[in-house]
Amino acid sequence: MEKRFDPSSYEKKWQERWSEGEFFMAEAPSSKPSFCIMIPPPNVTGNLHAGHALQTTIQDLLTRWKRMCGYNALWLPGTDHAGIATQLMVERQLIQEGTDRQSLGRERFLERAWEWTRQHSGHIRSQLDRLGASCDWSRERFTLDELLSKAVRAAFVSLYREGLIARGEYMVNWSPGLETAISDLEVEMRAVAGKLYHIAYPVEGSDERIVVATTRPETMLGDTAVAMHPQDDRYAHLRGGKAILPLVGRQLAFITDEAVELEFGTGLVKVTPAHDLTDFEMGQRHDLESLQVIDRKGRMTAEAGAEFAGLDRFVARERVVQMLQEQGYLVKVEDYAHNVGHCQRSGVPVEPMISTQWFMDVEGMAGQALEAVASGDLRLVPDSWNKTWDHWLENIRPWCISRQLWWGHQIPAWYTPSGEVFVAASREEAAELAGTDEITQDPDVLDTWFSSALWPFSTLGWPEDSADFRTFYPTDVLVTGFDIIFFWVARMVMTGLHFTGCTPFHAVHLTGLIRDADGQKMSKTRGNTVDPMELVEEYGADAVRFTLAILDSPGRDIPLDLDRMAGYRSFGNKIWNAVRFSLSRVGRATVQESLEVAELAAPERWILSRLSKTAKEVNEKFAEYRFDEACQRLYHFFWGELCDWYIELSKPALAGDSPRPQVGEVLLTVLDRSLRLLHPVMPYLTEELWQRLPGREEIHPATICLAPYPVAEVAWEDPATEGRMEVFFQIVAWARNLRAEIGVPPRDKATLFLDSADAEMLSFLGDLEAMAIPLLRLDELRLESPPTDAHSDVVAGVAVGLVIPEREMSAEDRERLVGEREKLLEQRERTQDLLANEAFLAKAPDKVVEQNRLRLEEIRDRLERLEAGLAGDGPGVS
RNA sequence: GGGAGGUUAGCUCAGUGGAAGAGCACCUGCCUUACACGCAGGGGGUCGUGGGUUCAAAUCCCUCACCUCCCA
Repeated sequence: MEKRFDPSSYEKKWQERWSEGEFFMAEAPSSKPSFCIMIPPPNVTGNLHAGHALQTTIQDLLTRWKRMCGYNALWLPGTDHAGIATQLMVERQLIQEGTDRQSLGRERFLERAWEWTRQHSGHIRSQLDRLGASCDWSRERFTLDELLSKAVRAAFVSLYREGLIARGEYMVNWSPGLETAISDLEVEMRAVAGKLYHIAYPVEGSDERIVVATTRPETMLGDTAVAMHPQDDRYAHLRGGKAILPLVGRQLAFITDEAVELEFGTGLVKVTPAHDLTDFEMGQRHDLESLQVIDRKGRMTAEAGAEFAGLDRFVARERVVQMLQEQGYLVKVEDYAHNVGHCQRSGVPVEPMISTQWFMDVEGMAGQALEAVASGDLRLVPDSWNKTWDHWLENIRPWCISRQLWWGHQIPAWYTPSGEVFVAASREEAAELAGTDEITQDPDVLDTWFSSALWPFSTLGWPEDSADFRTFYPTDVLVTGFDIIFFWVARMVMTGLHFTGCTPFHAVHLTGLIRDADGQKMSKTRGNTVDPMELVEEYGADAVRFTLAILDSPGRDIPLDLDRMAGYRSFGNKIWNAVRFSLSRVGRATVQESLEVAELAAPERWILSRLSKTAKEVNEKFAEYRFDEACQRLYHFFWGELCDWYIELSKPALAGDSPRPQVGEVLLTVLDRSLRLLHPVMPYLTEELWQRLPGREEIHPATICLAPYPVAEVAWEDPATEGRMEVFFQIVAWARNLRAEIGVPPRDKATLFLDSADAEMLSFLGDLEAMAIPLLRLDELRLESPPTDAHSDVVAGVAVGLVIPEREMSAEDRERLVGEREKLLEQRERTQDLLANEAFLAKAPDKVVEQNRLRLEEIRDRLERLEAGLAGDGPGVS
């Protein structure tokens, strides 16, 4: 076996073999229970980032675990067409070529977009493959596939016919950057250091001037009223009168409306129904005229007046302010920090605008989604998200689902020349409904998230009653970042409940955000992003996966620490060498399916007992989505118990110095199960090493991917042996510590004395003689009371003594012992006080009282030895 | 303004009522033929502040401070 541990020497090999085989293909139908995860589809033309690597790791871990547990496991991969993102990329390409989408035309633009998509479509797969993702690629899906498009049309038509989707003229969030409407979720509030302009409006037929305050003076050009709160007595005299709009001269009625805040500015506000949501609603209540003064590109319209028409809205603002100033209407300007909605994608301030769009009424579905979490049908992990979930769904508003884009699912609505609308799954059907062939399809496309919302079932063939749908739906768990809990998760739950009558998954594991080592958010602008493929290159996929999994503690962001990743690569090296060593020493031994523990010596019984408990715990932790704790346990078991203790203890037996029954068999069997336990997290390394274990082909499938996942072996659990071995380990630690503290050169041999009133314990320790001697570099082990010239102490009830020839107690030794005595005295006092406390004796559980009694006893024993050592001339006590 | 989370060893984080843990970093000694991506040993924390409940609090309750994020 190669001495060098080098992940690159085997990771690609297994990646290729796995993809040749059909290990990851799920069956439908199947006699086995199903387990299904739908990948959150990455953007088809995108790149995997660190967050994807985390989610991929978790999803693959779960899928591999369940597959090994005997489930018909499906992890369905796929990509999203990502309407805006992809369209922007193609448009950028066109601009470089000196053209644009308008001059290309819709059809040719879409051809280009498909070409672009095809060019990139293999990229995501190759990255997932490299991470070891065990997806079923025979079921790969793309949101614009015909299969999914059919589902999108079916869902749209159904919702339309139920009256839950409708077209209407409302105020929407308009992105002048993208020139499309966007949903509330795509608006990002940003703190802006703006100004508050106080503007005087003359009152008609009076010398009085009222003052209104606004952060957006350019919208005054579209004002059609002035509003006050109905209980505001300050302006009662103005009711029924009119104000005159400066610069324009239009008459503005005074209206009263509850929406006006008494405390804001003077209490009088300008009303611009076409460019502010509150004003729009007031406009509807009071039947106000609505004047659109800003267009789709964010420029002033002709309605704004000849002086402003065509100006950018921010240029117009300066101009309006300047003119107000010149004409004496500007009362004052204050600095004003406020939040302004920005288009998440383009970064441009959103322009509230009245426009005709398709809206989906989600209130009823939101109620069902609320109920699903409240009743426990759907579990959010961690459940600290429940409140956020409730709050959002309780305040949900209609979802604007139409986008003025070309790349996406074109809305399945057709119009007759007279403007009548027919919604149908196909043009033919629409024509039939319309009774004419002269129909044109709505040019808009659906919000990308509309098709994503159907992902868990559209990918399985819904609305057809397919074998896949019957086998895998509802799916089991969704693994995704909390940042898309509303964009995606809530909407999948809503549509799932609506169309399929159940939540599309039973649990949602929400991962934290990957941050850099300093805890900073990763972003392209900061330049601190990490390319997971580079990490894989440097550390190996297994180390990347192990690091991400062990750092994934619930509800917390993950600072990606590369030192730590290097540490887990070392763990791979450790595993490699443990197997290499074992294979070179076990002779003809083979992996066993089961072992009869009664015939085994203590170290074998101990490691098998520990293995059983580890298997039990790892299964439990996986089931609880505590991947961090599961990995912690695996790491500690393999390194801290198997390597540090068991392999060391088995060396004398393997060398034939002190044979024990079935040492090789036990070692190989423990390795077999350990590798299987580790496989979901470290698939490559475990497969590579597992293949080399002699005898495993007799009892297992050809790949570790399909081998059974280890569970607890109750017959192997042996608490008594574990307890005694623990005493032995403590004694070894005591002796090692002593040797190191007093600086005994490693070559110097010593004699260990052990004595105990517990005869069984003593004989147990005596049986470990052959192991204690090399571990502690002893001349001999003697089961008798330590002589006076020994360094002695009491460890776990056993009197221990170490005699190191030709050494006298130095000043440092004495000093150390005095320090030790101080500590013991302090502890004795504390424990004595506690045991003298009647309330404690009365109320604390017996177990705790007993624990403290034993503690006190041991402290006294140790003090006694220590005092004796300090008093005598010998090496003393430690 | 509303909500969520955080504050534990130099760093990044586990730990939810009974004497403070991990990885990395650090110090000391070791190339003990599986592994220097290693072995052994060690130092290091009044568990943010103030109060309360309890025989017993990092852990439960309240106050305050600071940090992060989400929503309006």
